[in-house]
Amino acid sequence: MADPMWRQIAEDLRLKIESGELGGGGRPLPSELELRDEYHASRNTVRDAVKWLTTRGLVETRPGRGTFVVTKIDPFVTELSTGIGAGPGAESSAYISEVGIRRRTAEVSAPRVEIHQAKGLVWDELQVAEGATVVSRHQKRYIDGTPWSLQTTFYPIRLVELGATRIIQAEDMPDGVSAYLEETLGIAHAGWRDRFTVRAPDRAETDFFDLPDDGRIAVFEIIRTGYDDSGDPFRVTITTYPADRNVFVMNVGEVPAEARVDTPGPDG
Amino acid sequence: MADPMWRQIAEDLRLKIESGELGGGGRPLPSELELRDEYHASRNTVRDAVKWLTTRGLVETRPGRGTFVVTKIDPFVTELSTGIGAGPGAESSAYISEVGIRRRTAEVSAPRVEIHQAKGLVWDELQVAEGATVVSRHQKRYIDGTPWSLQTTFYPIRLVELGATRIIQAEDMPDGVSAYLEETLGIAHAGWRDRFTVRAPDRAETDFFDLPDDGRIAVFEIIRTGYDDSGDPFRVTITTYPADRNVFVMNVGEVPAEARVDTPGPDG
DNA sequence: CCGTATTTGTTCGTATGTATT
DNA sequence: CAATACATACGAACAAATACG
Repeated sequence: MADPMWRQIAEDLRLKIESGELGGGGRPLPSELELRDEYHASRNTVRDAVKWLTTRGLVETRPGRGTFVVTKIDPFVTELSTGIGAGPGAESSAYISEVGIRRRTAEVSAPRVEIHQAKGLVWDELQVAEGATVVSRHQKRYIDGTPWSLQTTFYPIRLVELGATRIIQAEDMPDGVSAYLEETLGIAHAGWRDRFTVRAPDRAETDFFDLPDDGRIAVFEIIRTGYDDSGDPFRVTITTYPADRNVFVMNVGEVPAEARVDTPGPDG
Repeated sequence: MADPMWRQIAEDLRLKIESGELGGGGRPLPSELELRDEYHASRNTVRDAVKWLTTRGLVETRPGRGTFVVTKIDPFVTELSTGIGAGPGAESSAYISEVGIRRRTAEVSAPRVEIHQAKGLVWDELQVAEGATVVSRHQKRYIDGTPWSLQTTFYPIRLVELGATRIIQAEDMPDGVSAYLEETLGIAHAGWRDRFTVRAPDRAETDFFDLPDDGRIAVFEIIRTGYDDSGDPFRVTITTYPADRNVFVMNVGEVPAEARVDTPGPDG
């Protein structure tokens, strides 16, 4: 059986968009009423077609304005370290070096510090008793003023009891909490495990990153568990990035310097 | 202003689904006509609500059957190596060890070998002349019989001319092409760069992974560029995985063995 | 195998609200 | 304020897929 009419219209629009026949130069697509006449369909049918293009991320509609082709933005390139030498990531100043594209300015909000009872993933990763007290430090991170990532780190309260009292203060620690823990308690950050997933954004992420309500743009989630030299976990960091504007780069072994954080060209 | 009615219905359904009140035990949600009566709305409005849940991946609808809650499948866990010692990944036999969850069987299709003219990304990465000849080896990879990933590797034709003639044969190379290149031409795989992105699936991926047509499930794309000990690139591998059923793990430094490829518990 | 009831999919028409120009 | 464009909501009819007796 042939595709439904809305699908055929969507396909036709897609081709005309990709060829530049429609929507070029920031001009809107024809209005729904114009498309209705052009395709001899009802307005609801052309709306179904446009809706499909919207879900695919090709266009976006604005009330009172029209339907516009989405121009893909230049992605943020983040380099993931693959060795202890590079450091597991400081809280603010050092993470800037993770951002590959220079000429961009990174900012970090003051941390929001909270006390929780460990459960679920955090409990599982930190290997504390269920319901044990943990400290979380939550930060919003920006590049060039646009929301870039949300980050929350969980520490067992034990670290505070042992004397690392600054982690329950709502002040940014530019050199990183890990460096502070090593200075104060002698905890060496011997290794970490990163876990990468992609999932639909929750409400907080949708709001912060200004993602569409329909959840079509996923978030990239990196869960980093840090271990000391006894093999015991002492922190869990969960960082989320909008998947539509982030690229991650990992270099292993000898990689020529000039290629390390290059931006990809068009697909081939 | 209050949320539109379809949004409120969707939210109510979401809560009832997550509490288990609806859709438990493989039972379908109430039919559209039942929901229409329950919420005193039109059928189209409840369809809008269900459509939103569908886009969020919470439910799926089947013609003639009903609307069913989507049960999230156990993800495939792939460990990414962070050192040359672990090896950059062989073509078939060795990659099985990448898959963290044991008791799963991995299969690989015979490679489809093609000759192309380099352009776009491949040209950019391999640093050959534009339009230069490259060889591609494309494989479909399965775990437990379900489609797991699509992989294409590009090599400059120069390698074949130098004597590595087996890479243009459509036979699987269980020990990996890299090992073969080292044996045959003495090319040492000194390092590589991985680039991670998330994007909407193309038609081939939608078909192979059996993803929904609306593009709501993204694919995870890893572009690996391999360099020899002179710092020259000699291969580009593009691997895509469906984002809804894959997790990637990277261990850096000293990480306790028992935690290396663990599956995450429920979120907290 | 056939026919019927059920359920979702498609398409149309219409009216009204809201945002922008 | 008026015109334009998209958003929401309702009602209706038929098609297609599925389940069941």
